[in-house]
Amino acid sequence: MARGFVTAEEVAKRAGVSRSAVSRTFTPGASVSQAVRRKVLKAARELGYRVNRLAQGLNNDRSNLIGVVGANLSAPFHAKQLDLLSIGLLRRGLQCLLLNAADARKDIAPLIELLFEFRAQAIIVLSGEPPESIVDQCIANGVRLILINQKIDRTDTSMVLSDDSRGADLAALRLIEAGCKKVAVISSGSQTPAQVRRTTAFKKKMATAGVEVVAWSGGTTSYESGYQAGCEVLVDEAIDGAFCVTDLLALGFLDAARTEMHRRVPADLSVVGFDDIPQAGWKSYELTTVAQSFSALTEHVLEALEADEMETRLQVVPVTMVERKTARR
Amino acid sequence: MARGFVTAEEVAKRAGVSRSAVSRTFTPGASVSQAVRRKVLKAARELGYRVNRLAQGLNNDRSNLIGVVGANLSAPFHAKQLDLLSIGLLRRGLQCLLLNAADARKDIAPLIELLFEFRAQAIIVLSGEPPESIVDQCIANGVRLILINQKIDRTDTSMVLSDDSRGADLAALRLIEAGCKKVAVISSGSQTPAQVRRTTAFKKKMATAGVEVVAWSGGTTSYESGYQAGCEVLVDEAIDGAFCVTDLLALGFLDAARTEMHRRVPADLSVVGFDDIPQAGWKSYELTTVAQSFSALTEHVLEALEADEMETRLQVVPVTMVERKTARR
DNA sequence: ATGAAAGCGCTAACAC
DNA sequence: GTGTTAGCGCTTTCAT
Repeated sequence: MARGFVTAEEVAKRAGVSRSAVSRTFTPGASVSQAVRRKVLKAARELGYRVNRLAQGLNNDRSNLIGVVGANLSAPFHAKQLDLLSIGLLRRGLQCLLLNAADARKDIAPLIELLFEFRAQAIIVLSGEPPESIVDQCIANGVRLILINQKIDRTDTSMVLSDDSRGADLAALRLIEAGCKKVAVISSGSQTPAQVRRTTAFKKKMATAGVEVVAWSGGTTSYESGYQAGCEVLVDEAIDGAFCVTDLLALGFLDAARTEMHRRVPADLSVVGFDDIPQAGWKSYELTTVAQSFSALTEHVLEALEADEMETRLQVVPVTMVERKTARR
Repeated sequence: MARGFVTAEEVAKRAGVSRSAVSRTFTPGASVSQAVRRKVLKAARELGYRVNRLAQGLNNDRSNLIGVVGANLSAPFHAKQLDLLSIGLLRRGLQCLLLNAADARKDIAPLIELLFEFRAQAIIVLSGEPPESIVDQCIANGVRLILINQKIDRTDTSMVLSDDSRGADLAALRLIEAGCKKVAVISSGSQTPAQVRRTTAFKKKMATAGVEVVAWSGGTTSYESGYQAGCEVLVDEAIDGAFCVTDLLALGFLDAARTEMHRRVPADLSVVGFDDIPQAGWKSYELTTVAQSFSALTEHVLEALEADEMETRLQVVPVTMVERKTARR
């Protein structure tokens, strides 16, 4: 639909110079005289000329496009991540080609292949696990692959992830400190690698501490699932603590605990979450939670993007406990 | 960075056919014999060939790229909108080039110009108001411009927006029905057109009903601003109703009302919001609010995208009142 | 149905 | 410093 766009040739004609003079004028480190440059700029302005980046990318082999694939983009965690990421990319002069998978489990591979067709220079995966074959194709084609909060067993792709097991340990410690005797771990039915890591680390820590833990898992990673978890898990009156592997789950769980299951938090029940999404700080919740550093995560992703060596990069970002009001002191 | 990508020429060589045969094989309605097609497909598979859409777009003048510019993408409303939109685009075979403005007020024009350089076929503006000159350039270049919840006085661009004034009327009516005598309208300091429309329509309706209204406005469109509004506005004990022009504001306002200003909702105070973001339905809030139909909004945007005539399109999407528990019955 | 050739808008290597 | 020329990977007449 470029119909209507002015070409460099037209500008050249109008300015009375050659096609290349125009090109040079718009190429940062080129040699053009002030006189020519001025003429070109004038003509370009009058005609409303814009460099065609697609054509530009065609011969210097750099599309400037960074593919971002994700799913469930309206979930606070992903939304926040995408927000930061897209700003960061833009700031570095990179464009973000966003592909939103309706279903993270299955739709991710075709999306990455689509990104190949657009010659994305790198691909950032926000959620979903790319199959081996796709990873192979990435390295074969020289496309950098960066996985967020996803760990796969390869030395040829970048991964940046929060320290899930450390976070789970912190959560466990905190619940122990709150004096809990029987706790629940709540995760969603989607069982993403990150959730699995958190769950198992938590169980392990609790086991060594001799605290009984019951695991619940089901539904999607949503407020609703958390709510449902609360309703089901808390019929057991003995439960006095819960670790929800995601804040969204925690918020739903909290609401179920308070409104449906009549627990006082943190008097009867201590709850800790994971992520520290904006809503966790809202007055109605004030959730004690393990914070992922969105900005650090983003920073490392951008770094991995720019690193010139496609070296092995497994960046583990530290997490911190943010103390609010849902765990007993 | 296409370094490593296989070209059609290599496939042709391997398949023992001409370059054009390869092209035809990958062009939907072209005439190739089954024999050739098979050979090409085989060679392509073995080599890992992918059509280069950038080059493809170069000569048939269609990039397949749809520019999406927005800001504040982690806000629930925008996140939801973007989520739906990106899925819809993908489903229609269009790619989404996302540009996130750090500041909606000022950064939007350069982003649109950048989109020109990528030869975006259309540009969807999620937030922020594009200056006249930019709009002119869009039409000059044959780039369709679609504004969401933004109304500008032009006949050559598509706009799809929720029926803000009708929504404000509904809110007013509801507050009157709740028996409010003195109400507040809360908006953010950013004063987006949508917020202004809602505020003025609300005031007008209340005026004709003879209900006193005090307006508060400040900060960004956020939970925090809503909270602050609550703290400041509710020192006036006479206020027994509030219309927050955005759910995010409403949620903050509610929390301030309940925790800080000791109001019972809806007994002492009725609150109604606007948008119906997911959090409005959470148990801790159960906000009575005017719902925008995200899906209808998205649907119309996609339609506007595909309409072959770049006719005037001002699509006003109906809103509905969703009754929950923050307005007195 | 198929190959040769021209061209999409641009950049870069090469002369001058 | 500047114009000429040759591509970048693809599609599309135009012959055959």
